[in-house]
Amino acid sequence: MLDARFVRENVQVVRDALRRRGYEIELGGFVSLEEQRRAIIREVENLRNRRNVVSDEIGRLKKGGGDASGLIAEMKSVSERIKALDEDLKDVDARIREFLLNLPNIPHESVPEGRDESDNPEVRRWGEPREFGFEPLNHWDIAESLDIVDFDRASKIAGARFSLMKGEGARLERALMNFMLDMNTSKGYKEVFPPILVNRESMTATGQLPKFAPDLFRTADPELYLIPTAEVPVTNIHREEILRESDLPIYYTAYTPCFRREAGSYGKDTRGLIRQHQFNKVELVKFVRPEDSYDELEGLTRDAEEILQRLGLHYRVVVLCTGDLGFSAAKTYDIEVWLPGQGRYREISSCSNFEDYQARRADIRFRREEKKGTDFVHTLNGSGLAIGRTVVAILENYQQEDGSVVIPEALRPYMGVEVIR
RNA sequence: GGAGAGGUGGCCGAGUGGUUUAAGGCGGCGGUCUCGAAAACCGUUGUGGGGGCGACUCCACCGGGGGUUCGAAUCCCCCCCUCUCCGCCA
Repeated sequence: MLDARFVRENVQVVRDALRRRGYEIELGGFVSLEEQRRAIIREVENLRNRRNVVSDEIGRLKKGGGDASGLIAEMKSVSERIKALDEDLKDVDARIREFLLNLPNIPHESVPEGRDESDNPEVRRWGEPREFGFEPLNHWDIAESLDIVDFDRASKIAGARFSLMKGEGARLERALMNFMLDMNTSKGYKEVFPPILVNRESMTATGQLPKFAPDLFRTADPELYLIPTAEVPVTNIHREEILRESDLPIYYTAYTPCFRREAGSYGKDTRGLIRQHQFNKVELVKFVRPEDSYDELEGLTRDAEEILQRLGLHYRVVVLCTGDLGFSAAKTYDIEVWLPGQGRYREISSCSNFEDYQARRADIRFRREEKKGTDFVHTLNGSGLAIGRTVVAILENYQQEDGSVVIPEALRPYMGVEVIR
């Protein structure tokens, strides 16, 4: 969420910034709500001050045996007026908050201008696409012939966009989870295993609610939400906390299943493991000082890239343009792995700096050593990595002409086998 | 699911209708003393918001939300969370 005072005082700046992302937003109504809010506060606080002073007076009068009935009558009407103003204030506050919750973050100045995915500039690439002496297969053909993923039975059990991993497939999923967590913890990320059902407050804090409710799975009673990413519970670890400057930066890594409705993506990636309602992911989350957050974004992205490097998977890094940037993010790098079966790069990690946008919604602050008051932290997160898509990448990049799949060197201690055949 | 106990400032802990503008202690910070330190003593100590150029001033916050009252940390109602016991359960 953006700072109300900042928006009010920089209407032009905010409108232009949001236009760069493709949002046309009228801010006049907001500014007048803010004026209303302050007018109500001025009046109600004056009345409260009067009530405090007079109530004290009434107490003294009564103690001394005096007559306070006139003052009591006056205060009765003052209290009624306060009550009415409080109602108005609550209403105005709610409207202000709703407006702000639906405003996206402002892109960082280094984010390139663009309309959509096709305008995302490539920043760098690592490795080379492997040369095949045969026609490489799609991962779902590889997986089904090796009998390590069963899509038909998964759809019997749960429906479309679910998968049943079997044998070495299930083992591969588990091996990747452990490999990634071990790499991340060795770099100083603290491993956590959070709840995967969360409450509405947590979903609001990271920006999924209220705007993206249709993308989420929700339980009926009690009302809880299945997390679409570990970003949600892990960022909420420090919701409504004031951290010490010396605690920062804080790094977490978490493995969780993730759940997404994928509403509006009918017909996209209907085959295979790319787009599932349930998938596994290892996430990286950082809480940092504002002045460090862009260096920390570079570091976070490199940490995610290193996992692909250790797995020997060719990839490229793109920076999301203004039109493709996620709602809460100020800047995002996507890491796209090369998939020879599809002949294209696919997103396998998305690393973002949210600046203070989530911290303000979640009320995560820190106290500086040499300064009074508090500042909002900056939050960042990125996949390190999406496990299902890593399985896809390994199957497609390490396939052999005979249909077997070689296990990357770094993963063998976790897999126990060198080849799936 | 049932019964009970509890939730007060960074921490501990008093406070059951009006000098509590939340006692007292611990911790933190500053100072006095000291060669230096400890001890002792003195002072200070949160968050958010409104108004003012400013010294400053006002309002709110005792788990959350309602209510009673001129006035609520304190009384009433609902909810959340923690702990103990019982039941159930991986």
